Amino acid sequence: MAKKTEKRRQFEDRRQRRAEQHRRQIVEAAAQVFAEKGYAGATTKEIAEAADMGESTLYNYFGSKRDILLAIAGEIETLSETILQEAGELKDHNAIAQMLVKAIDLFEERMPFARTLFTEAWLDDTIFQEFVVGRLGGVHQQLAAYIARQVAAGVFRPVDTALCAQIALGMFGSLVLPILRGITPMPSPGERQVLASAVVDIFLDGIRVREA
Amino acid sequence: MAKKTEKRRQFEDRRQRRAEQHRRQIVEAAAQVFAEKGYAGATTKEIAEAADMGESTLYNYFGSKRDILLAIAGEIETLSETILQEAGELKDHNAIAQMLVKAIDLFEERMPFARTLFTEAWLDDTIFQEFVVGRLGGVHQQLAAYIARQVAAGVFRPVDTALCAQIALGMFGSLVLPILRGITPMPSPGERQVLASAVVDIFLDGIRVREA
Amino acid sequence: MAKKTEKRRQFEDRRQRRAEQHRRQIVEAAAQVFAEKGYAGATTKEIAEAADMGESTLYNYFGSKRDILLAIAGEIETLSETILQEAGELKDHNAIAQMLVKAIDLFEERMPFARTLFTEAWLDDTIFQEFVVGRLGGVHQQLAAYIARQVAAGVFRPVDTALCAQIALGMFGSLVLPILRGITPMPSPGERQVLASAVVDIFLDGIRVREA
Amino acid sequence: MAKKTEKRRQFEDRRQRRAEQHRRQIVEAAAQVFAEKGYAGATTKEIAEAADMGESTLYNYFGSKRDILLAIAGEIETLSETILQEAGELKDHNAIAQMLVKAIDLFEERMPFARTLFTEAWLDDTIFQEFVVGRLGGVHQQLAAYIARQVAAGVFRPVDTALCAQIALGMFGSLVLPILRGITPMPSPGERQVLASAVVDIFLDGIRVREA
DNA sequence: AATGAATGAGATTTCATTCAT
DNA sequence: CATGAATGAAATCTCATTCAT
Repeated sequence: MAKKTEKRRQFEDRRQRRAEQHRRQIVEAAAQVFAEKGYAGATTKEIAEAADMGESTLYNYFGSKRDILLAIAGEIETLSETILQEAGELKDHNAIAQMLVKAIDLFEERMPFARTLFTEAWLDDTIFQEFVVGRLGGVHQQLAAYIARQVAAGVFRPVDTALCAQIALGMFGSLVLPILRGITPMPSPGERQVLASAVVDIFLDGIRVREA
Repeated sequence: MAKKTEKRRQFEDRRQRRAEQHRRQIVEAAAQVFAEKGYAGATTKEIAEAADMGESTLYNYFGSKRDILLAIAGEIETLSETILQEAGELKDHNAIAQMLVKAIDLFEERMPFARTLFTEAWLDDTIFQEFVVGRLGGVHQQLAAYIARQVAAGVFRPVDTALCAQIALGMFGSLVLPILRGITPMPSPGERQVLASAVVDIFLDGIRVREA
Repeated sequence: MAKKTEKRRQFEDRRQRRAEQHRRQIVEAAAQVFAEKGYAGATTKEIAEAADMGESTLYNYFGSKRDILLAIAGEIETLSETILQEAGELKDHNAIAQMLVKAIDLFEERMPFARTLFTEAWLDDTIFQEFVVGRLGGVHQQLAAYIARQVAAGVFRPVDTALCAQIALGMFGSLVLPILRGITPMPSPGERQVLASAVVDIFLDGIRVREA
Repeated sequence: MAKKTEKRRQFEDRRQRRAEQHRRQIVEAAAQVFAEKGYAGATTKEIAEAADMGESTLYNYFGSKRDILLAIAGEIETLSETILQEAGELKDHNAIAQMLVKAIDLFEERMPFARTLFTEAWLDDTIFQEFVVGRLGGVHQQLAAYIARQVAAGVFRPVDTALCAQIALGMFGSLVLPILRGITPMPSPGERQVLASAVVDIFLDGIRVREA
């Protein structure tokens, strides 16, 4: 009897693992398709084909096409949380640049997810509120707080910290968006260093020559 | 006989004016709808309703839904061209800030067009190539050229001019995108000055306190 | 100009008549199909075929399959209202029988509607409440009131008037339902007289021989 | 060896009992669900849930959804047969009323079965022929025969016996259908007596006051 | 025997586009 | 030129049934 139970448990485990794997397969495939055509422009047929399963099988794992989108949106959590954790101290130029590089890495790693999210957050208020404001908002706040601390410490000039954080995000966006959109080819690790460095450089010291 | 021709010409003129007016009505309405729901998510019915005409009437002016989108995309010409013309000399901080303010004004003025374009260029390669690369690319080049000149003149530090122009666009984007998306309420003229000034300030001198 | 307006009006009139005609065509066809297969068992494809039009055309006239069912249900109004109007005085045996005959006629005339309604009211609470209780309930009340008056007048024995009306409806049902279901072939006018007479006879005097 | 066979037989017995029990569970659950939503409107999923087993398990006991319906239909046998057996002599008013009460009891007991059958027989010809005509037809015939005997005995007036039996069934229906449909709450045993009595009363003596 | 998962067939509904007036 | 109506094609989703374990 114990043996039987044992077998049964193994069996159920395997089944569950396979189910989980299929879920991932769907989410991954959908992210790919949504990234290319957008949510409204993508069809469940395409998603099913990309996930290599029957169209109706999707509905064993998700209640609707929209639920798949939301599952994708959920994955962004990892992204922003990881960035925030990495953000640790940010003591000097170099530390900040390293964080940027890691952020770029993360975006690359979850590229179709990120691309889908950016597209749909642009149109869909639920996604925008729940995921972009909720997640990216955290990054913005942390950034603003960091700037405020530096201002207090006399390291940064007195500035509108929120606006400044916003601008910093825009600078980061100027690096990442062309990659997401596929304009710029994926930069090599070395190139990422250069990109990040340049951004930090301008952010900290500006482009103008200092007058002596 | 001449009289008749004259009448005919007047008649045709009026007709043509009316036709042109209807085209605008459609494009304007479609921009509005596309901005809200995206191209794929919008229906011709909605466009027709927004343009206050029958659905099938659209097809007297445009061959397909997509043609309407392309017509919208065409309007971006005005935008980028106007910006480029405004861009004149850009001698000092203030001149640059003025240009930014004007650019924000332009975006506001053509808001639904700009929002639609940003959304669809993100997905649609034709639009991206033809309109964004074609038009916005001009701005980027002009910007890079300007930076290069300033570097040559010893005003700006020696930098990767293309990357620097890209970053500058990102900074501008950080101002404009939240407005387009409707996150930030439309800033008043005074606020635009402040925003533009802050961006130029950071771009030129950075955020860091200069050590004496 | 007046002429033009005139023409236009004729045109619109014709159009509207055709639209109304198509609506009827759909409702009629749907009643037929629903009567045969029931609402859930019928498909919009079948309805469209029976109405001799494209499946999607249905949706120019009704928002959903269910809306068609409700439109059918709405038609029952005529039925019950007409019966109530006919019900006038009901002085004697003969008058009552005449009313029954007319009711049978009405059911025959709107056969698929009635059949559909009976089927769906049996399952669907909305239809049951709104149409059967609402309409047929009126008939029941009127009947009960009539019986009460006759009891007061000493013509009928003292009975539970509501129950009695219910039983009377059941007796009528025993005539009509087999016809609706298609068990009994449609009775000829002469047969209807006989049927109605028999029912009234039993209702008034019972089946038992009167003991002198 | 004999022992082994013995054990085996016990084992198989138990198995068979369990199987039979599962069959009942399914039929019972399906009757419940069909009664509420109708055959076409019910899903195998709902049936399985109501029967507290996996959807696919149903197919170990029945070849198809329709087979379950037919099994339900088969149960009506019991119903009509029991009624016929009860019907015995029917000597007087009271005996007839007692039979009606028992019939109501039976319908109540097998309510979901009866409700399902009435609904589907209305649409499905197989069920109608095989079960309603076959079973209920027997009741009708027996009833007609009884009436014929009473007419011959001079107890009942000379009437169309078939039509009279049909009307009698309609009267019974007027009691039972509202209960099946859930309009009237289930009547208490005492109320059933009253209902049955009233029906028999009208059937035998009519509603009209006898003129002396 | 029991069941979670897979799926083909098909249902309802939507929508861009065409047609007839 | 304007438009109500018609519709083919396709999209999302459902469901009875089969399969693999």
